[in-house]
Amino acid sequence: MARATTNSDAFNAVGEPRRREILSFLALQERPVGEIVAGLGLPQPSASKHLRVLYDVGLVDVRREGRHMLYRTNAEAIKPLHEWTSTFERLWKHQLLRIKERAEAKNEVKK
Amino acid sequence: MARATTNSDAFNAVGEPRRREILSFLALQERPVGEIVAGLGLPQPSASKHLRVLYDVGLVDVRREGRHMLYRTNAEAIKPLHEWTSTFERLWKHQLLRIKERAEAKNEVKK
DNA sequence: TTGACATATGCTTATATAGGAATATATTAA
DNA sequence: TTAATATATTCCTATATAAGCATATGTCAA
Repeated sequence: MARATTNSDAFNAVGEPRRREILSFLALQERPVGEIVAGLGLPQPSASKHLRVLYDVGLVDVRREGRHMLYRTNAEAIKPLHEWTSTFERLWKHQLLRIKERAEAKNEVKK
Repeated sequence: MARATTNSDAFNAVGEPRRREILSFLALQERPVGEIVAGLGLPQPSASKHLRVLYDVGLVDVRREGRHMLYRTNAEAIKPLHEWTSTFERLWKHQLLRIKERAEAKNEVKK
């Protein structure tokens, strides 16, 4: 079988590169589908489908304005992903530190 | 077609819940496959396959010790995901701030 | 070498997708 | 109401997977 469906798991939804682009594109401003299509250069049906997935997992909000649907990234929904990756932050800092220390140790020898 | 393959895109690889569990499990210590199997309660072949995907994208390192393969999370490979989510951090803080402000405004009225 | 233990791979199956093309739905303007 | 614009949905297809089971590979001990 497969993993949790894209429209039930934010991690999975974000696994699609196009959707990450959309989220970045909609981060600062709400925008109608047409602008997303033009801005990211993807077919309109494709945009609508990705937006649907993002909406289902709560990664974007929508409101209608006339015949336009204005989408916008819901940053709060990204927070859990950020928190999960943060649990590893201490570790990569340690790793980088050790690499740096080794590099400096080498320099000492050279001197 | 489908998105970028799981063993070429860390975002996609992490879209699988079991793999996230494995990464957390291997964050602090390297461990042999057997412990992962026992610790997370998944079939051995399944563990090996997930580890393979994680290894392909660089999310884990391995070294052999006798007949054991010792896997360990490579935290640095998670850094890009963390950085991507960080670009939204300012936004959700603003959102939360506004929510808080509205809540406080209401309280003022009540007083 | 043989057997036991640890892990990886191969094969099959069911399912989730993503893309493409066509079409449906909704909303506004004439 | 009708035409035009904006977006969503449906149908079809190719493909990536993940799971389950069986089996291969590798390593150590006797």
